[in-house]
Amino acid sequence: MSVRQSLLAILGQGPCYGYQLRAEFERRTGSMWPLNVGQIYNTLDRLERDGLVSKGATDEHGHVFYTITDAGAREVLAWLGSPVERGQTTRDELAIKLAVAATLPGADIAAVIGAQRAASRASLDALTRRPRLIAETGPEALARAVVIDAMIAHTEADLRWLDHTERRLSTQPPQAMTLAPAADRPKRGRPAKAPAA
Amino acid sequence: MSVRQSLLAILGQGPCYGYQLRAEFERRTGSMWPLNVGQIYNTLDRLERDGLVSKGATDEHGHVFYTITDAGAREVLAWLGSPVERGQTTRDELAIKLAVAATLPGADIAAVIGAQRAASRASLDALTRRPRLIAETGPEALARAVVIDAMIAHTEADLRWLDHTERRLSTQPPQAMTLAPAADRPKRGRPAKAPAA
DNA sequence: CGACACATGTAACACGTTACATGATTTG
DNA sequence: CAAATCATGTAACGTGTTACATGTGTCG
Repeated sequence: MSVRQSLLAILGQGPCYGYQLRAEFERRTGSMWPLNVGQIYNTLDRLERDGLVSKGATDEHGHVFYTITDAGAREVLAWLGSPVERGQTTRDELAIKLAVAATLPGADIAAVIGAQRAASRASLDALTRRPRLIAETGPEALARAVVIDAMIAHTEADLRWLDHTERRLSTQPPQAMTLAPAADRPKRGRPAKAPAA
Repeated sequence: MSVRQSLLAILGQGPCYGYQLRAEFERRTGSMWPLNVGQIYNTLDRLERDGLVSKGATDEHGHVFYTITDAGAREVLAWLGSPVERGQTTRDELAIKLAVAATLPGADIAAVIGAQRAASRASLDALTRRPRLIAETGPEALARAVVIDAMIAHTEADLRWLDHTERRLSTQPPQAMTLAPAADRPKRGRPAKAPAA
């Protein structure tokens, strides 16, 4: 939802046309995530469908301006006022992968962790090296710094978690899970309540 | 892609039917992310369409078993061998939100950060408190511990980043970005190259 | 019997992403 | 003129997610 909400928030500052929105989005996020232009028009259509923006008249230059509606402005306020929920809702791709891989008898968990660590370290290196190369000042540099900090923080978290998990898996037995035997699930209907121990 | 790949990897251990796959997935991920049953059949259809699994015969109990194909097994190996790429490709919802919010003149950035910090702290609390309450042993407990560790690590990373960003924003002026003035973009065609300084 | 869980499946939708078509305009 | 860029839009697809329909078998 971040693209959708971001575009809506930008429109909260005043009417914009498609190409302009892309430029504004990239400027404000430090140009770290390029945004395909097509997605802008796509998203604008959906925002209009939901009554959050309205398609305005065409400029003398042919620019099609969109304007935020009252409902849209309310939506922006709600977005800014409510936190991003992570964890319960959002699935962590890496955590799922490692958790599943750890249960596969055929898989070499150490190799998986090793490959991931190498990749994460490389990312971290690139992240910490890049910012100093370019002379940065001004508002766009600030946005980029904030975003890069987030990437660094999460990559470091990944690395720490990889180490921790590797230790944990070597301490506790890998306990490769096999498929539950067919004898345990022959029924189709309501299962028998487990007998008291 | 994590659900799709996980189901495929589980099928790599032997033929399974839909409901069983859900149980296996939840068992292996510590039951942290409930998986709607409908999505299983959905995903199985797509995997079959892509030639990674094949729909087998029906059981005596009416269970429809799916079997991984050679191409599917190769896919699993490729998945396990290649790292999860974060950063360049994946958009960070929270980072985008804060970066954009920081450029909105009307928004109270301190309030946004404050609300997020409170929510993240609450998540962290719930995460660190929960595991000790339940007596945990066995293979499923290990999976859950690994996943919870990942959540903790990322939540801590978020909190550190929030602090860091708050400091950075109070040091450097917020520099609220206004929309680029219309005078700067009247042309439709190829823009004039910026004159040398 | 009624409630509940097991089990399969369908249909729709959400957001994100990309490829493509089309045209205007300016630079070299 | 040709290439590049600005600009709008369409169409398709990907995964994930949910709601719903349908039926079976078991437990109380």
